[in-house]
Amino acid sequence: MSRSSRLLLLLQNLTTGRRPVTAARLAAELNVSERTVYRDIAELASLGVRVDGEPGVGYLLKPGFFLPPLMLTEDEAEAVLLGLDYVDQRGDEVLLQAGLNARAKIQAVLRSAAGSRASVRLSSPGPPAPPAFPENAVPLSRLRAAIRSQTKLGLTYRDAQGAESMRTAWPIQLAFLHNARILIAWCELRKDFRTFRTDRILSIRERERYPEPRAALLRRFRAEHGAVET
Amino acid sequence: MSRSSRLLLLLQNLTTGRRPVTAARLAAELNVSERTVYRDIAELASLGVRVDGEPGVGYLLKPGFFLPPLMLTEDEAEAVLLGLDYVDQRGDEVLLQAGLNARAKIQAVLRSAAGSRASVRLSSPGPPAPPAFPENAVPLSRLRAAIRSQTKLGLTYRDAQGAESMRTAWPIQLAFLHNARILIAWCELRKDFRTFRTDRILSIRERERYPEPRAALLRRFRAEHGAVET
DNA sequence: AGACTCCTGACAGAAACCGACAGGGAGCGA
DNA sequence: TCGCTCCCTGTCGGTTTCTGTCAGGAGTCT
Repeated sequence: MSRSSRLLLLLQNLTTGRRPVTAARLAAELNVSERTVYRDIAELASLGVRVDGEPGVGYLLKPGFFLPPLMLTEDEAEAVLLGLDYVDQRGDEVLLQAGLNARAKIQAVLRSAAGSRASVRLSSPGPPAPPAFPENAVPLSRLRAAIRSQTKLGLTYRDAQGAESMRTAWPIQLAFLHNARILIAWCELRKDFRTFRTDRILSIRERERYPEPRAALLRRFRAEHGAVET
Repeated sequence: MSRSSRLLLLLQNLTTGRRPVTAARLAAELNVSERTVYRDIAELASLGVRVDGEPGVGYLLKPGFFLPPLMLTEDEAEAVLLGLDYVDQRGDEVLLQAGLNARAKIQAVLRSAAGSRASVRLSSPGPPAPPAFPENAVPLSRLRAAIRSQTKLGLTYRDAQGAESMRTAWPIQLAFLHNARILIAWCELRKDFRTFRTDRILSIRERERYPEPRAALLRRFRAEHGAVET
């Protein structure tokens, strides 16, 4: 028996039972030594399976590896799929790919769910506005990483009048408009929120982590500026 | 990267697309030689995955799934939630409510998976374009019902020049643009597809069911008119 | 016919797998 | 406190598997 098939069996063994299973029992089940079971459990964990091992008890699977059935009504499914259509029109490569994968996963669970029959799409997003977005000098993935890690950015920007400027800003979110992508950030100089079209960002430099939690900054931004100006 | 994780990735790659994938493409994706992809495919097959490989075409997964889909990744969750944000901006009452419910269900699943650490949103849809959509004389729900039941509509329409007209049309889909809602339909008179702004539809009258399946009409529409004109 | 593509076999170095053995530590009941 | 059950980790060495490369064969599409 190949290792992968054993891992699969192991996963299924853990998935089926809701009672903890001991490594010894699994070892007997799979015809391998106990040591190997430990190694296999570690391998599963490295694959993203959240398996909880307690001394004196055994192994128990925590939810979070598989996508649970997700009972969506017809309208709800339509809303989700329509939303993903919009993302297809406006998202960058990362979001596009993620949207594709998410769509596949959600449609899979919808199909499996009893009662919700796959129906032909009722709504569509309409025509995509621009065929292509302006090039970014700085890839969005780098901005995304900075947002995720709450990293201050020293950024060089060319504004609508063509004037270049440098400043330090705390990036908090990316906005995907129909014709542009915009970085929302707290500007240290102005002590206020500013928005930057990503295609006008000439270069960035990652600095240290900013202290205020991003969630708090976002709340403040939304409270002060209801909307994002282009 | 361990073999098992590669097999998992491979499986997801196959699950995602409905178009055949070549071994060469998979090899590039997984950073592995083509030969290894063949071996891995064979391994998956031996595990029970029903994968169909056709010379000159590529690999395609046969319907019926092997494993339930995996939990949404961070990016995928972001894509879905961002999509629902767009729906919030453009959808009608029905879609809005459905979007709200869908969001709640999906976030419940995500919370159970992420184990407390719900990450702050990385992207936003930008500002909503118009504060309100023009009134519809005919409620969208009635149009939706007609689309669902494939019911021919006798509709009175006032075009952009203000001229009123009557015609029989087969409604197939609603498009939710940033500034308008549009009914896509097959026009019996013109024997072609036509689009109607819902706010210019003065009245409708439900008639009998139209024969051609809506899915087929939609395919034809998408093939002929790549996009929806306003 | 020619371009693609799936598929198989063989080889050899590299990598991993696996059982055996030895311990450590957490929790629980007596 | 002791004993027990289990999870967990480390090491060793023989064995197996894995993987890229090379060399073909055969089916499908344009």
